[in-house]
Amino acid sequence: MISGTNTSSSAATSRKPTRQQVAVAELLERSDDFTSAQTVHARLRDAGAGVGLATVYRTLQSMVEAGTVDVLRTDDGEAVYRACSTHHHHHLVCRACGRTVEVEGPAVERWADKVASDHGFSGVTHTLEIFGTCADCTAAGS
Amino acid sequence: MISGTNTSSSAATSRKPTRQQVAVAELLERSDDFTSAQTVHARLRDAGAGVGLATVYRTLQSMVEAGTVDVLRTDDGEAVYRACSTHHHHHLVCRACGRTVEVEGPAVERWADKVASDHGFSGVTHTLEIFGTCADCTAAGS
DNA sequence: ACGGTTTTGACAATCATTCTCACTTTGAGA
DNA sequence: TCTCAAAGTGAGAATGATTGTCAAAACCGT
Repeated sequence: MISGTNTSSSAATSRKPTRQQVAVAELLERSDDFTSAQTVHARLRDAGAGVGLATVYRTLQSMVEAGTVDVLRTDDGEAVYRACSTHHHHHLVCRACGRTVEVEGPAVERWADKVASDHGFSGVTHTLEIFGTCADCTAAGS
Repeated sequence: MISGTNTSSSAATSRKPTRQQVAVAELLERSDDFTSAQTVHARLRDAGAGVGLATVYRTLQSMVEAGTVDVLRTDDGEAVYRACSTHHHHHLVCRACGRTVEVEGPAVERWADKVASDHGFSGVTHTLEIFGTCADCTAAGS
């Protein structure tokens, strides 16, 4: 219940990345905000170079495992992905336009680890996302 | 994209709570860890007092809106609920047994608000969950 | 008891995600 | 270059949580 550890495998492990994997990776590089698998699939199809939906999911999963993209869940449970710098960080996401800012908080990391170990927990990880409305969207009214 | 604000309605607003609503609420009170809607439904059925699945979902939703229960998503996107104290807090969840500890971190709250406003964001909210393996489960090996 | 409103619940409909499996691509060796 | 096996792909089926539908049931004030 409530996983957190994964053990599987597949693509992006070694070998030469396929055309499809490159397409997905590049599309994510070009996007500034979190994108759902469905959207990635649609965009690629519209862009001509179609990639199977199953492949999009598989590729996205292995990229997450490889740590090259971050994943988080929208409030309605859909998974959204985004290419990220590799070091540990968190996200500040605009509720209205989806714009994302990466933020760091060493103090928070330490706090989380401390709280967990104080309670006897080990192998600690955490998720932290901050939501709000960015200046532009506030200005643009709504 | 990526919601955060909700506007709907239904049950638990005023009126006298129905038998079904009470059943769901009590079951959650009795559970120590996060429970999925499906599980709540199954437990109630097994306990004799069956409650329709749709009703379980509806009740759970209004309880979330009313702030009497917390909701979060497991890694596979399933929503899980838990009766909680009303003040703002976060969760420390055992990956293995699902045991949950409520924790507070005023400093984190302040940090989140500051980071957000530094970037011009308003109407800030945040989610923070800490996962780990509790002492018992570590001892029990696995 | 009566008409109106709210809630319920069985079941159908959605929709993201995963599974299946036949087909294609790739890489290493002959 | 030819051949074979492993890896990857993709169309469509299958899954499973969640939501929508709508007639029947419970409730309320009169």
